[in-house]
Amino acid sequence: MQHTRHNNARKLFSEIDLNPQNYLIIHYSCESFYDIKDGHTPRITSIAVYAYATAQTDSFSIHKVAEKSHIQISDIELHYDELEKKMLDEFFAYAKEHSNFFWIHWNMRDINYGFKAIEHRYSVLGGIPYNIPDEKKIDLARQLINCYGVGYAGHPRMEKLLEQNDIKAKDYLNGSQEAAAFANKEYVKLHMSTLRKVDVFSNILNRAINNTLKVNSKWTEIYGISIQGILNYCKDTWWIQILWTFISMVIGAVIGEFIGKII
DNA sequence: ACTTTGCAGAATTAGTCGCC
DNA sequence: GGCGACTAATTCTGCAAAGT
Repeated sequence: MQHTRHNNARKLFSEIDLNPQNYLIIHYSCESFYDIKDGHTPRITSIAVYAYATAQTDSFSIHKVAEKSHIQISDIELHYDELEKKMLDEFFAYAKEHSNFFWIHWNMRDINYGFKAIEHRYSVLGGIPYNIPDEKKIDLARQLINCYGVGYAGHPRMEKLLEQNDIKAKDYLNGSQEAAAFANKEYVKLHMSTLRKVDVFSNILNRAINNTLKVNSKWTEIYGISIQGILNYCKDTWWIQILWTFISMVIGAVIGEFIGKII
């Protein structure tokens, strides 16, 4: 039922609002999924982790590792395995340290793109990944669907949502642009985009929590067509509350008058 | 008494949609 | 475009009521 999905999502949002220090937002960038000829899984170029409470962002990226190892950006390709491994070493150490946090992500759910893909990449490079338990993962894209219904934004949802809400995301690249940036070895650009995305996710989450996110859904799509849904809608809508208070007063007065006449 | 019709619900198939 | 998860659409199934 839509109203239970909606309620659960709202419950989660207020939980995040109450304990922001328990939540991290993660996103990452990688090589294109389909430009790969030899069948290897897409290389990971950067990962960003944003602490929701403080907005402090930790990031792991191929070019930063290269810089530390005194490797030129133009030579990254030659040392890719080694650099990617080092970056993921850092990331998984970080993940282990933050094992009691909840990880908010955007559609990072399968072997193609997601935690599983990062873990897989790390194993390929000879690492032993730390598995973040599934119950610690929160898919924001899905939670927004639960909260507002499937039609809350056009496709692709993130981009449309930014347009709808007048969020100007500097340095934001969409998927294919990121893929192109990888091909052109523009790792810094990729990293900036990834950093921007976690920032944007936080912004959107914040608006969802405050109920100020602009969405396309009608109230029936948000609350669901059911008695419970309608009741919830009324409960959450200030003017219905005021109207209801007013009507109650009038009814009360009329009944009072009526009883007064009888007695 | 047997066949046809209608229809709801189940089951299967087809289509769509993210993430880069 | 790959992969997996959903959803929408279509077909199938089973059963009761109506028709012959």
